[in-house]
Amino acid sequence: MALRHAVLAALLDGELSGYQLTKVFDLGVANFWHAQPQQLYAELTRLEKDGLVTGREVVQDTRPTKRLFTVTDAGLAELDRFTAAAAKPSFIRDDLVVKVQAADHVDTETLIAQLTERTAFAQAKIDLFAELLRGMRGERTEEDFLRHGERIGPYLTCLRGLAFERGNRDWCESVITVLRERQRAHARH
Amino acid sequence: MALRHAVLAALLDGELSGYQLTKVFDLGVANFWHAQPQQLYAELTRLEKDGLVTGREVVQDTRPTKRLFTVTDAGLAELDRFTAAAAKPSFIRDDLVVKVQAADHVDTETLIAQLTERTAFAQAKIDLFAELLRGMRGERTEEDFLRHGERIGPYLTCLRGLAFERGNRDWCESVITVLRERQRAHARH
DNA sequence: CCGCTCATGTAACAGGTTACATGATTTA
DNA sequence: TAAATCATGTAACCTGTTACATGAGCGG
Repeated sequence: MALRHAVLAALLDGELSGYQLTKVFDLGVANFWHAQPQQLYAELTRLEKDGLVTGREVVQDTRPTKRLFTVTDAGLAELDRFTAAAAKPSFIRDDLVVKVQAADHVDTETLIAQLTERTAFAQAKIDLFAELLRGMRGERTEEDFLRHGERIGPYLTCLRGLAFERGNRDWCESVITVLRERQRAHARH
Repeated sequence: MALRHAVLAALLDGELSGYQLTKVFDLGVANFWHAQPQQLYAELTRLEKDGLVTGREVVQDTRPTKRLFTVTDAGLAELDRFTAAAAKPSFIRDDLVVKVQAADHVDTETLIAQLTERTAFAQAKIDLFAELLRGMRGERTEEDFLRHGERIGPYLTCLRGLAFERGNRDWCESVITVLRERQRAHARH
């Protein structure tokens, strides 16, 4: 049950509303976890019930009233317990990889189209992550920031996200190259 | 519902029993998907009911009777349909990354211990994947195998698995370095 | 005036994990 | 003789996704 811990970790940087959380965990941004809005609202309710976060209502004149959540001491203790517990190993679970596994039995053009799409998606995330990193370290060099910065957790996870998407992009590109070369070799017969 | 397609893709290389499938999708090996034995037995039953695979009983004198499954033409058609459909983007969903996100608020030694463990796990998978790749390409060079090999799907997915685990290992090592450096910097005050 | 953003949920369903269950044979 | 491997499942539970629902203000 790591979603709750992901939520706690996300709230460490300051109080957020459910809606703001959905942005952090959104498809396009998520650098360390991903979740549907519905999951987050439900989880926040549960976390508050369990006393791991507290919410305070903020009435806005122009926007609907929202509730901002903060991690409690009990929440921090729970994060500590979570950190000490054994982490489950992580696995690739990706439709696209399944498709490539079947590469020799499915239509090559279709597969290349999928790989091309994924390449673009990965590149977009690479650009986004690079920008986020620049924003976090500000004027400092990466080395300086990581040595003396006050809050480096999000920076480190963003680095993982960046490397992951680079891995996706590079792999997709090399698979496309291989498939194209085989196409040409096959056409010569 | 990609588990069924992962199973179909795994059966492309020849008929397998449920038990053999559990080995392919096992914790230690899984280079393109991961699943519990229970999921696989259930999925095979469903796939057979839907006519996407056929099973044949093989009575063994020394071992219990097993059922070997093969992909049917309907199964191949289903794989084609799956390949043409839009793939869901893949995300990192990893306990360890959540822990690093909270790095500034949890015990550093505990975190380093977790990262060290993961480094070793990743290295073990790197070695395993490298060996699997060597086995698949045999005497040929990688370039030659990818150009002229008969079945390259599993090789390509294994390459992705390898790159992923290298990413894990390198990231863990660099995070450990950063945390240690900050520890020393902090100790000087 | 249409679509987007802010803001929060419920309900049904699909997918994945854990626990429980059985039973034979081979290897250390 | 104890553990590992072969071989297959059921049942309960937890997690995650999709669909549906509401309602106000802002920008083009």
